Amino acid sequence: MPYSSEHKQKTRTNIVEAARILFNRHGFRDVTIDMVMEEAGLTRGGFYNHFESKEALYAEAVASFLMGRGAQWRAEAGVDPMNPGPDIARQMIQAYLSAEHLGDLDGQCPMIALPSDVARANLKVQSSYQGLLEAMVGLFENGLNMKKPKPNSETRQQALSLAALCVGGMVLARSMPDSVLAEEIRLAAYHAATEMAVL
Amino acid sequence: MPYSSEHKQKTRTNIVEAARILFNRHGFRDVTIDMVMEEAGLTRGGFYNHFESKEALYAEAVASFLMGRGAQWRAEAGVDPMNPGPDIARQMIQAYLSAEHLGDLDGQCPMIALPSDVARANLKVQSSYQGLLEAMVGLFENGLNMKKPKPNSETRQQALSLAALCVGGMVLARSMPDSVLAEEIRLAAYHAATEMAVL
DNA sequence: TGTACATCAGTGAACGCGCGTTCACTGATGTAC
DNA sequence: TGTACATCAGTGAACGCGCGTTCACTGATGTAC
Repeated sequence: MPYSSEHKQKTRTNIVEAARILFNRHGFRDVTIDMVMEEAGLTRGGFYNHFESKEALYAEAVASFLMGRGAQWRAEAGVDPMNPGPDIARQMIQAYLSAEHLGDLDGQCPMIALPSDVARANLKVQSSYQGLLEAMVGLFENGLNMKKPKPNSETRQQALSLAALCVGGMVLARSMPDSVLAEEIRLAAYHAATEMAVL
Repeated sequence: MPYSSEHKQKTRTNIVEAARILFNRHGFRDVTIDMVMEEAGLTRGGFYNHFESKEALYAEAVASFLMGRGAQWRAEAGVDPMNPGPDIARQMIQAYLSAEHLGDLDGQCPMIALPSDVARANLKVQSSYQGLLEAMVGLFENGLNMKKPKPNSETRQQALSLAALCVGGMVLARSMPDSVLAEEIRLAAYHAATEMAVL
């Protein structure tokens, strides 16, 4: 077997990473396979050695966020069970609703970048997307419970609402042409979420 | 001038209405001008008698929501200054986060259907979209202030957070393949928003 | 150690289709006489 | 009142381009001897 055994795997990862960034920035339909392959330093034709279709790549790109920045966030938030920080939920909110995240078109969470795209995509894509939300909600549940134990159903409802508030605030801010209004939305959501997290 | 003077205007309105429904359901890129014109009972070629481009139509379709169901909601919510209902904000939340609205792919609010499309569209489209948010936030501000007067800045922040929560809850629910989870999100957002509106 | 070979990741031309947009034409309807 | 005319909303064929996907080929690299 020519080419070292990790070679193909590594190329594949490069393609997914390039795709994640491009999809985040431009959405599914406006990203071409040419663009992805060029960004990955390859040419068009090789694509189908790695993926069955453009939509299959899309699903992987969405899911890959959990491995990249998502993992970084989980680490920073101290989700490591050996070292549970006292303020996980609050830190998560702070990172998610930060000005930096709002401005990061490449690295942003796909839940912000792609919601309406995903709502119309196939099941595989939607499942990847659901995985992102479940990770976020799970993290909130952990954090909230650690801080102030409550009945599970109450914690869960609170976590789901927090997720809606975080994602909604960022989605709206992202779509406003008036950047002052965008910032106002972000800050309002940030304060409301912080308050919600201490209840 | 042949054709009665309202004739062209009426046709134009038909096209916008057909477009609003189709864009809501399928997004910008997946709707073709053929689809829109056929839905409006016309043929392809006439389109450019009415609109400069597909994107121009998109902007109008987004804005048209305010005239249609949006106006209906404002009316139902008693925004009429002659007859301000006591529970405007709560009624708005109830309608927006209802199971009915979640299931209404044609008639839903474009803020739910199109956020990531709009974030990448041209300025005209984004301005239409911003108009929707401003209408919603204004309605919340009115309602909250009527119920319990507060410093303006506080009311506004609360209204913006409510909008983020309503839109975020619906956007997330819409993208989940697991309908049980979707319903859980919608209900959590609904309860959180209702609580937030009485604070 | 060196050489022939086999494999398969990657290349780039080509295919086929769809869609936004243009354009010459049609025909319904209001107006002038 | 009726007829010829002018206007312009609507038609449908055609253009040009882009993109997802396919395919025959290339050439880098690991293996067998």
